Amino acid sequence: MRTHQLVLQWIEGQLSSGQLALGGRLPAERSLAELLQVSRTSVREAIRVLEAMGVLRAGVGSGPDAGTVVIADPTTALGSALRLHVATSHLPVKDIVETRVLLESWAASRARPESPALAEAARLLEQMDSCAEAEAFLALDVRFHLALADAAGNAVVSAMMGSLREAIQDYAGRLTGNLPDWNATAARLRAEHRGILTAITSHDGGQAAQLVADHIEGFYAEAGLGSGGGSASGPAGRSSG
Amino acid sequence: MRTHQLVLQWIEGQLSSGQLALGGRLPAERSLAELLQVSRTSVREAIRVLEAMGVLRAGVGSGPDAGTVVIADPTTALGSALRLHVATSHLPVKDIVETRVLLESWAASRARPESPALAEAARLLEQMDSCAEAEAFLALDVRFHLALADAAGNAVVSAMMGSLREAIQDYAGRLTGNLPDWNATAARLRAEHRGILTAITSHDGGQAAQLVADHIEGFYAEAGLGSGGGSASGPAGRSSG
DNA sequence: TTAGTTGATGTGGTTGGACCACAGGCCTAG
DNA sequence: CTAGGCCTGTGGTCCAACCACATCAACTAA
Repeated sequence: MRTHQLVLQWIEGQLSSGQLALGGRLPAERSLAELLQVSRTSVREAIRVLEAMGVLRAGVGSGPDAGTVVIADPTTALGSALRLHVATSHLPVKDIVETRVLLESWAASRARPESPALAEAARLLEQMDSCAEAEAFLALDVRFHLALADAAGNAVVSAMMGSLREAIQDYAGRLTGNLPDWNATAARLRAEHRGILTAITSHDGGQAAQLVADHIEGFYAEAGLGSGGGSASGPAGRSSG
Repeated sequence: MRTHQLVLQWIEGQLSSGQLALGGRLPAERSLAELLQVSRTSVREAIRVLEAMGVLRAGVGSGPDAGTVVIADPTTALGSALRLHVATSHLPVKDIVETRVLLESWAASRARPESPALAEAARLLEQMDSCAEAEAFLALDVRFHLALADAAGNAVVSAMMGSLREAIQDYAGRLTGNLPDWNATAARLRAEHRGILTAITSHDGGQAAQLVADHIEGFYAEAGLGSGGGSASGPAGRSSG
């Protein structure tokens, strides 16, 4: 057992047992090193790992913002991991997109019309109406889709959606350059977004799922990916009637 | 920009540009430190992070197995991250199970009968027939479900399935103790597994998805989780007809 | 000649100490 | 009462050294 893993186990134990909760502060690195009878280096390596996983946040200085505190940001962890494995060509972009369609269409079919996240999505939609630049539009588009995922009320799906999006963000950005007519595309995306929201508020989950699948795959098809043929939503799509 | 992040960027760049591929060896820590003009400590912190993400593997000694080499194990990264966030109570077990049902039923609906992974699943099924102990049975069960996910041919879904499984492995193991009659449960699980395989080889993806959803939710319901009401497979289940 | 031993070499693993930058709180001089 | 500087504690970085380990080459003894 390597030393830093001992520290990892200790911290995970503190989290599991509830002695260290969200927002709580870890002992100072030097204190923790002495407490666990290891070097500060090993403590720092463990903290680095947990920081990369979105469990801790280290802040210098004094005061309430300083020290190493517990946070909860599963998206960054999953996103970084996915991005790196995409870099090693172990995870094809095609599979990323396919999985995104699967998760997001499920989320759309499950989204509760009364969810605050859905209201947020509607708000974002209005902002997109008065947004001409592609870059700002796409930024709002990301937030819209994340809000849509949140509306399903499943934290794991939300986190995975966010991480998938992050993993291929650069890729999607480059694809935008392939579009022949951005204004036309933007208009179509706007209409499709409205259709999705309408289906959800009409309690037609199947229709919403189908629209989401078409929406995502249509974008990538137009921009030139070629998502691999066939609807990734699979049975979810067929159920919409 | 913190120093170890510089090292992270450099390594990620090497991966993206293909100068560092799967199985390739990173320069020695001391050499890399000198190359990037940083301390060995910072290099090590970066390596630790990538190691936790399943991108690198560090080995002491000399020879082909030694040094820091590039691997591709997205499952550990996602699994560790999910497990930790479950520990902080930020990701409910209910959502984990729900997401697993979603992914696995989709995988079942997409599994290709001629896939090698499916043959592996069938092989595991035979082994489970001659397996009395609960622990060994569950170990085979895990591998069976992972093989099922692999048969869909989506690396991202496979990785996520594995990580979800890892994140709640301890939890599921504890649940097993709640079962009133293990032998009866094992017999039922065996029958359900066979039904799933049959549906896939019969090219009835919808049926396979439905059976998988029932299989997983049935287990957790019997063991006492209470998966939160309703089929998580949502539209996927309804499509089986 | 061959088999076994032994040392050199290079790898990651770990440690202690030192110094820096930063941010808040305290104390003193005005 | 205020403004400035000092004190303290935090993480951030670096260095030098040592250890454990695994391989390989040279050497030695049969």
